[in-house]
Amino acid sequence: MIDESLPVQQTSSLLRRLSSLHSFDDRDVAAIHGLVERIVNVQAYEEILREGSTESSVAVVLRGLACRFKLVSNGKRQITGFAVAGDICDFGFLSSSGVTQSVLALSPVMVGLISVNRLSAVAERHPHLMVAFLRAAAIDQSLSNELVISLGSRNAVERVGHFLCEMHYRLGAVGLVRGGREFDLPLTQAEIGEALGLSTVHVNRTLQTLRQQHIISMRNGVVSVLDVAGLARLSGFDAQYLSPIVETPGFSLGREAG
Amino acid sequence: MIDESLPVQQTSSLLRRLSSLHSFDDRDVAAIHGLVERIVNVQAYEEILREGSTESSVAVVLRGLACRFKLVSNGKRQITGFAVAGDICDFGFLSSSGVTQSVLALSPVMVGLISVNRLSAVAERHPHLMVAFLRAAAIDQSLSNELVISLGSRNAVERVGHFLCEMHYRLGAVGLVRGGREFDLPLTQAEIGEALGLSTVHVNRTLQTLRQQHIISMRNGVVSVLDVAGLARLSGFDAQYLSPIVETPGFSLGREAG
DNA sequence: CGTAAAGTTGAAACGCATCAATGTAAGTGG
DNA sequence: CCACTTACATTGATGCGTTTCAACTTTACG
Repeated sequence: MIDESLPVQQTSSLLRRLSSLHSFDDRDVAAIHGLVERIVNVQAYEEILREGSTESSVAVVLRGLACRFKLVSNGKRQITGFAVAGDICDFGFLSSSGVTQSVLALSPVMVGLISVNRLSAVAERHPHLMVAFLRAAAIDQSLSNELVISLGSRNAVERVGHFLCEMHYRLGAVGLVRGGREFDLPLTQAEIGEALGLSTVHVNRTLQTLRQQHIISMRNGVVSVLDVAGLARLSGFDAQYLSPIVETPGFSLGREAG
Repeated sequence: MIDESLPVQQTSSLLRRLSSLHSFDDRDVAAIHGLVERIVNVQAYEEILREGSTESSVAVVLRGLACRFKLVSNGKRQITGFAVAGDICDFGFLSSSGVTQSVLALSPVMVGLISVNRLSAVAERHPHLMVAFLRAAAIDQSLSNELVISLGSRNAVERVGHFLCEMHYRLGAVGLVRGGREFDLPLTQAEIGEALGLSTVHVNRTLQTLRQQHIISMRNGVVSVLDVAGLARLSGFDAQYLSPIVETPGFSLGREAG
């Protein structure tokens, strides 16, 4: 890792993401701008967090793509999730437990570091922010569940299609989709396979199928979804799990509710 | 659902579970005892929570076995996790979002209901309790991740073996394993298949394999793990993801840290 | 240009799904 | 108490989706 100068306005993706989870007043927004204390630029294939480490900072992806993974005893590596701009790498800090998975940069990644102490202090004075973080954690859980569904109940075409829909949606939420269809996805087919439980060869063939049907195009790490509705239909994608659901007469952590 | 008389000392599994996540003083314990306001007995195959509902109560399994699941567009049903005695059915309440999955009783289940308002009030005065709940949520996340790993990277024998190891461990943690090896698991082979992404027939053959090797026995919903170490080895089971890891200089939500 | 990394293709094998039948045990009603 | 029913477990045959292996092609890049 290479240390950088202090935060510029590079934390906008964090603000954008949190804003999609809760509405904030000006003081909240100011607090969010001050959250990131340090920015670190990580090269592709460098580790951002290592399993078991007891970090005292929360890592946020500000730019680039990262993944969580775990090495399995049979020698394979399973990718359990991705973090795009605006995403927290690991929510372990919420329960003051250590990091349970390693996080790897898949492209050059700009990481924002927030000290845990600082964050708890700020969250104390800004309950809205706390709610937004908890919602982000809840969505993280939903992402895992949806991956379980893919791996357990969907075939290769559905898995790949669903994955692309999800990325399309998530990147769109932070303004990284051009013209409503095109976005960068710096992943090799092997890496897609490690996430979706498919061999590299089969990912390749599956992508070809989707291309032949003019549903997507994908070259050089650039995906273009030619038929958004078609892709969603064919993969059973329903974005609901990605957005905070209806407000409930809610649970509150400080002085007020969501 | 059939409403029951007020809580007896049937909430002990909840206390037992939370105690494994954080140490409590007497006042905390008293608070935990007063947490469950209502007990409801649910028959096997009745729904405990329905997807999309905006419950104002948190549901805890006090006795029996339940599962979370989602219906997939291709007609299948994917079980995404199980809740045993002491487990919270759904952590959606933490982010004041609705319930994102349905929860189904797989055996007669005694459900404890805690009103969300009550819980936030109690958590406010008992930060230890809050930490324990957040840790339970973190373990819930770990369970999902481990299921992703099973579905993505393990073959049938490993999946079933790993699943049995996990249940053995989780039930052991709340005192439901007899003689260190035997426990009730009121699941059909079809249901195991729905959780592990295998057909019923293949679950059957996989269990036979494990029986032939004298690693387990399983009849009438009673599992006996004859070779605990062997089962863990063969399935790559490592209990770490089930227990709160090292304390970190932690994140605090109220006045003090973990 | 030359080399390495990623993508593509074909052939063969395998794990697991599917279908369909049979077995077994535990109710249920006459 | 026995015939009937229902739910679940078991078994065999067959086929598909996916993996594996190995070669080959293309692209990126110094």
